[in-house]
Amino acid sequence: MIERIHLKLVKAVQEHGSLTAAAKELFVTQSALSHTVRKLEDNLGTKIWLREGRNLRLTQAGNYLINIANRVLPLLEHAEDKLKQISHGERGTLRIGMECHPCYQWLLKIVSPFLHSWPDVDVDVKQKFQFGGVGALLDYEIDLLVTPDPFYKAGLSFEPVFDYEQVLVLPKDHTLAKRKYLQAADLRDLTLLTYPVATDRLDIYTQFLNPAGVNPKKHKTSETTEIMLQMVACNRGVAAMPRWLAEEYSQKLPLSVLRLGRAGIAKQIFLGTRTNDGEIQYLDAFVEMARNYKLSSK
Amino acid sequence: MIERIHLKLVKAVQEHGSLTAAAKELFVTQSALSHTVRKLEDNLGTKIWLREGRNLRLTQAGNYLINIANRVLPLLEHAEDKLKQISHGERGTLRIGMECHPCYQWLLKIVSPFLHSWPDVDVDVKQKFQFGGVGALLDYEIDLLVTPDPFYKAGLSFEPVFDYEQVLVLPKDHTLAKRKYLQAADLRDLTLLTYPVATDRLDIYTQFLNPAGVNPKKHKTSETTEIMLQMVACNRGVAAMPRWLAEEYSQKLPLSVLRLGRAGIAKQIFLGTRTNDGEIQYLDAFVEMARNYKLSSK
DNA sequence: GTATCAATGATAGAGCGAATCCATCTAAAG
DNA sequence: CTTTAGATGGATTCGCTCTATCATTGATAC
Repeated sequence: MIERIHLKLVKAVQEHGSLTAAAKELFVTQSALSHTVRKLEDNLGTKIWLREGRNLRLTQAGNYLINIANRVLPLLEHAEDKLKQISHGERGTLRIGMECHPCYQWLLKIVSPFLHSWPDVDVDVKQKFQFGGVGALLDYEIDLLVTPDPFYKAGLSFEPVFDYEQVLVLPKDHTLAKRKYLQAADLRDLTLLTYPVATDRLDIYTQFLNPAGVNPKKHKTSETTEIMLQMVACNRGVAAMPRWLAEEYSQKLPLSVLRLGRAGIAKQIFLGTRTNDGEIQYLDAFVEMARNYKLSSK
Repeated sequence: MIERIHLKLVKAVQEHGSLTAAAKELFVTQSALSHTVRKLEDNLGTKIWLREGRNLRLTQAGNYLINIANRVLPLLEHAEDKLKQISHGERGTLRIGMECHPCYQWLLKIVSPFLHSWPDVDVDVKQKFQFGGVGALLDYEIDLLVTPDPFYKAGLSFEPVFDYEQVLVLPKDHTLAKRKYLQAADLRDLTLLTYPVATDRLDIYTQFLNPAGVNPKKHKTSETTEIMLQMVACNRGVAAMPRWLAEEYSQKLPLSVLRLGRAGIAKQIFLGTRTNDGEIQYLDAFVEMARNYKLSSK
């Protein structure tokens, strides 16, 4: 009943003093406004203006309408601005899913410059998914998946953005620390520290221990890399993680880093997106920044 | 661009889950909504929903629209409610102008029950007018004028609502207090206390002193009745006011009340309104209540 | 005063465009 | 295979806006 045009009309008359002037402002004829006013007044059952000669004087109802106009119109105009930004991919929330515990450190290095380049885009990071990272991506819970395990599927695209080697971290003075590389059997007498995820998602099991049919003496878990490595430094066990991460910490803690197997375990981080999100500029930009970071860090 | 119907549409789809259900809610066909959605999405340049089979999933833009809808729609609906009340004369602000200082006491006795009967009507009392009370009425500064001096003019109507006698108040033990009535000459040796208005608007001058060519010994003013009568009680002067008001105070203060002249000064309070405000129910109601109060107090 | 002119709002009628409807199609889910 | 939901095309109708004109008012000059 009260439409946007009515609010604009009331406001324009208020600002320009007459129907005729308001008509010019709104790019219609005075006649159109006159008709519109009459219809609105009929609908509301009350005059909006008192006609006094060539003057219009606001009634109480008119005054009330002005108030509404001043509250509603800016809201709508602002909304249109924002929606335009969203449509141009300049604004929104980039929801990132993480399926790779240690990648968090790496992610932070991309997120921070990204937030600077895209001040109108928020970043949200999620780590728990009921139906896995790919499910979350397909269900639009997230817009970007950071994972070491690409799962090619129609509608999704994965791109490797970071190569790294999965290594074992042990205390600096450990007897094994002088070796060139480790063999699976070496872990038989060690306590293994990992992030708290199923063993079939831990590369050290799937690519190293399981093939050799070896189990560590003990398996403990820790949520955080920091604590995990503190424990390693204190001789409470060994941990597997990306080399770049291990080497970062080994500057602060007494740690040694060893290759897993003669050839080492090569890994990649992939970024997964929905293919039909192609027009979201900030998403492309994020992937691009991740790609470039890989290059610059080599 | 974003119209009310769009907000209602988005909200209805949100609440009912599908375009078809929303169409039923909005009393249009599914086809109409489908067309509307397409046009809106084209205009905004962004999808509002992602079509997934027969499901609609809100996009970020859609989510934003829902927020806007939840803020704007209630505002508009509430506004329509209020405007309907205003159009029925059930809501508004009754702006009362006072041209008669002592009438304030009388007015309060009407206003208080009025506010109870009309909980959605506010009352505003003004006492200063650049172009007089009648001017304020004509200029829509006020809706009701309380005055002892009706000024009949096209577009205005005045109705007497209260008869009273203007009397003189003196200290209880004053030598003149035993008289039946006063003559103008009696005031020659007295200090006269009045409200701070021009003497040609004071009945004691226009109807009593001036005709006899008499002036009081001294003339002082006071804004408030209370203070004025305290001064009278303390022998600092005498004051003219309505008999009913004087008698109310003479129960608390040692005061005498005397007629002015043998016949006394008869006065009336009038309520002035604009004739074309006839359809404002609460205005009529107020005048009616004032009329009844006169009767009940006799 | 009064005659005239400019400016504003109201109104009638015509025309056109947009919103809606109906019918039908396509796709997905059970 | 049926049911259900959304998309689409074309016809129709409704209503908005326009043009043209009138009425009223306020200003100005005589």
